[in-house]
Amino acid sequence: MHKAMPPLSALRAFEAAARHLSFTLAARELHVTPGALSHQIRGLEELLDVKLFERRVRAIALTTAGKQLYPGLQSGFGQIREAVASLNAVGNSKVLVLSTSPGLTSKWLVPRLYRFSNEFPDVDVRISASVNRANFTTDGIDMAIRYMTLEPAPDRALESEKIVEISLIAVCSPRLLKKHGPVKSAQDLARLPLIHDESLNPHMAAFGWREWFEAAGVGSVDLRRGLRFNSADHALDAAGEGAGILLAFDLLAYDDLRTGRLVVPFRLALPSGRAFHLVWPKGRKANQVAENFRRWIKEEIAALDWRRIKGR
Amino acid sequence: MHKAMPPLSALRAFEAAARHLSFTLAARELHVTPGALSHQIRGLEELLDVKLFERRVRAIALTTAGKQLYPGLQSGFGQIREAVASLNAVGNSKVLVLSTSPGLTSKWLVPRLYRFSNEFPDVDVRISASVNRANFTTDGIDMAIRYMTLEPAPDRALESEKIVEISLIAVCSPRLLKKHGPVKSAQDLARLPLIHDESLNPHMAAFGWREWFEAAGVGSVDLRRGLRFNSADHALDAAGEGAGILLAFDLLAYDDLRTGRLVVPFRLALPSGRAFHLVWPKGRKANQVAENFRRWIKEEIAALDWRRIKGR
DNA sequence: CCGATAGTTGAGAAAATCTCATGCATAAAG
DNA sequence: CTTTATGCATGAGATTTTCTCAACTATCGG
Repeated sequence: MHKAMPPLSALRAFEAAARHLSFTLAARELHVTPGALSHQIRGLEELLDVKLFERRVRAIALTTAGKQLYPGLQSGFGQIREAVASLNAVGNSKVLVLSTSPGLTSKWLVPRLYRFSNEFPDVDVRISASVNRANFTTDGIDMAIRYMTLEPAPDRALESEKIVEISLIAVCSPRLLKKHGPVKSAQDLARLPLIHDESLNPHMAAFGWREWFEAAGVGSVDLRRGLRFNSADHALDAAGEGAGILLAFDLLAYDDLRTGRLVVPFRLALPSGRAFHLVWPKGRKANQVAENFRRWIKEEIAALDWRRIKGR
Repeated sequence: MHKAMPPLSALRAFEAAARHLSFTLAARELHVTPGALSHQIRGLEELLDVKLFERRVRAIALTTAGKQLYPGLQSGFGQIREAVASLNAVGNSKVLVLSTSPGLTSKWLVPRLYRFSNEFPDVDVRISASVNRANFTTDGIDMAIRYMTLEPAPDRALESEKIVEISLIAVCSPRLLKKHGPVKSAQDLARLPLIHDESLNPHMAAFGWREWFEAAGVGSVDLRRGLRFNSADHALDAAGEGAGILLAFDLLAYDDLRTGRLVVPFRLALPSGRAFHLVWPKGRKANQVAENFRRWIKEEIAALDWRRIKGR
């Protein structure tokens, strides 16, 4: 007699672990602890009487049996997820769930979404603002805006399209300049209070004030001083209150620069080598709502007038 | 935000109920009570915020949403089951699981299986003898031998092949005839003790002694008398012990007739209008073991020599 | 050498699932 | 027409499954 079907939760645990080749990442995806996932996998192996993973230190690899089991499960669970997602999509009329960073959300996207809603009043756009990278498999996300290299390596599961390259510019409140006198050189900036936005470059060899001053030809600037924030919108708000000079993403400062709440004390835009990309899953059924959003956001980016801000 | 993925067990409950269009049958397949299944479905509907079934009295029908959700789940769960089954098949080397009735098993199949094992020594044939119709989806069955009409309606999920038509014949021990004198007519039989095998025709408008006597031109036979059994092998054993004349499936009586343990007192073979069919799931990967079994059982059927038994 | 990381494991807690019993509304049988 | 049978619904409590937590092991990286 064939063995009984194993528990579906164990099969799902296996599928996620096989896809990530990591118990830790799979556990995170399934919102359980690695201990729970480890138990599930071991239980599945006992039930099927076969090893599914080779355990190395701090890594796992699929065994032959695991490689044989995985594709059918991946496809099977994928179909189940698609079935549920497409029901939800229909059930919710037109909903677009977009994942992006809090800074981009509050400083650039939200002030513009009313134009998208005016053009598409029946579409419900829902922003999932998070510092963590959204997971398309489990988080119910339709699209994401991600800050990545100019030409990111192709992802087998995702399509992406660059929408705007990012440069770093120094911005401050005009009141700060009034108080401290005009800035004639980058060296002048080095003497003013600095604001550091540490959210710009999490977990990566990062651009910051050091690189900006070097590009401006100013050496030996003491960068230990100054306010530090770990969210871009708070940093920009502090700069707008006159707390100091902030090195910011040009896109995120755009609206404040347009309104005059912020100004560019020294015109040097340092290309970050990265851009915001719109990202969505491959194979996701063609979706008019998502198409409309893509077109709309590209139009919004194209409509930005940088000349009055950066002289270009 | 999209809703969270519902519990897999609830989705499986829905898929089974949608496939059967019955909570009761789905519950039986999943080895739970109908109450459990009802709870699962209702919970799923609340979570998805959509009705999946129209409840009628003693029947259910899929709603539009249910029809939309079902195909992806059916395919998804089907792939998961296939993935597990094919892993088990590999893991178990060559195993063939066959479901059939206890009578056919003990009176005809088991006495012959040694020839199959001799020809295919590495194949492990496992008989699941049950009076209930096996379920290919959940019972781990590779093939079944079922007693069905000569030309059964096509089943969308199953392939079938008729292997032997069945006739009803009267059989008894030669010792019975020695005790009661020779039988010259069917009328003579009507006076002898009868044995009824009530397993021949469960839940169906059935052939039995009444039809047999009518075909023999004998009316008004008192059929209330005689021993009654609800399993064919027990009935055949009782006949072999001289307990009476049994109306039996010719195939099931074959071996006892060949050995002389049973004889045919009056040669009238009444076609039952039904046959044993070999049945297996559509889409199941081509399986050499199953192919071998099909060929083998057809050869065994073809090799039966009915002339010495029925004069044909 | 020390801290970080990934997987393991057992015990107990929490959550999910199930059984059971009762009820309702027909459909079928007598 | 009445009675019985059947399928689904439901709440409460029991049972099972899944999970968390804490401690452990064995590397890897700084």
